[in-house]
Amino acid sequence: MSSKTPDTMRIGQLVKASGKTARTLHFYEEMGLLRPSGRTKGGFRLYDDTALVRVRWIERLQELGFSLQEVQDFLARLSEEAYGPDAMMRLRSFYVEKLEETRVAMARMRALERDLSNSIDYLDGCRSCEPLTNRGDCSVCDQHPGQDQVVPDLVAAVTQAQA
Amino acid sequence: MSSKTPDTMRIGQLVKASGKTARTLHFYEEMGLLRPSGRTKGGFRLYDDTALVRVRWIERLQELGFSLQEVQDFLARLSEEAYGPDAMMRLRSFYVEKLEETRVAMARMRALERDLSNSIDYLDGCRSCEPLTNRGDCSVCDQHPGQDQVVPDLVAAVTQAQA
DNA sequence: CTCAAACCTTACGTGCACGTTAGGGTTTGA
DNA sequence: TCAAACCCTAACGTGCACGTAAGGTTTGAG
Repeated sequence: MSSKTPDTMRIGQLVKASGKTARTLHFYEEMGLLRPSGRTKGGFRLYDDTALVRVRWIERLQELGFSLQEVQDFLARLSEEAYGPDAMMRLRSFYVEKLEETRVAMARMRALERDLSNSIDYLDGCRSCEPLTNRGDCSVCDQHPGQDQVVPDLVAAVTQAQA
Repeated sequence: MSSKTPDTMRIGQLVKASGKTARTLHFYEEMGLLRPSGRTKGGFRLYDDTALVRVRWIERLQELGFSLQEVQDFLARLSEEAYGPDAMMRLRSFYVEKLEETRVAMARMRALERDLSNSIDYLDGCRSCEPLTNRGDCSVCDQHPGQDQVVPDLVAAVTQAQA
């Protein structure tokens, strides 16, 4: 009563709409992640617009760090649930778990961002180094003029033991 | 004048210190990303403590989304630079670029976080669904009691066309 | 000196997420 | 009606980042 399903989209249309290749959509189907709503009598796959929603969902989950295997496992377990609310609660805990992971990942990214900023700031000090300084002299750039900065790890790691 | 290099760490120690496997360290060496500071007369690899810094740097870059190939390319180009300051500026622009990408990635993660939170909130409404409701009735959970919430995409995609 | 643990090189294997032919059949619109 | 565009299945190939196994050598504690 909510979904108007045109049901007359062949794979080429879904390719354009989703940005995935036909091979990828076939692959999702092989894994049980996506099912055409029908076939033409000649055997061409037919999709309705919920297929696009599903493909985008898969895309999101991949961005969240899921493997396709995990998505498959989740769908399999989900379809074992007899009752709607149970299934919804399973989905909920699935997402709660991923929310945690997402927050951890974001904290790590923030740390990386900070390290990058620090390293960039530090390297700005290298502008004032004498252009004639050779690699050996400036190898760690460790006497920045009048600065008592510590060499950031992201800088220190590069300035040693070149081939 | 800055580095005190014990130089007497064999690969097993580095394995423990870095959390990488010996195969991984060998692999990094094959790719030109890591070089032992020496060998025993018998052929065992010897590392100093800068090796650990290097390995951790590689780890960070991987977290930033680099492939090892990219790291290799960067190190190769870096070692072509004749003068220290040039090399440092190259490193700087390398990091500036990655900082941009990191910020984009974080924005995407924030969006994902929001979507997850929304979906979890929405699914909380399913708690109040009648336990007797079967999947068909509650399939999209689309008549939440008295709520005019839109079904989040992350929820909508799951509630259709199960096997 | 002995001997187990640690390490060496070489080389083939793995999991993931598709890509890429190959050799056809189907649809559609001019 | 017929060709261009579209689609099918089946199966082998790819890039990345290592894993794993084989068969031998080195090290260092007892």
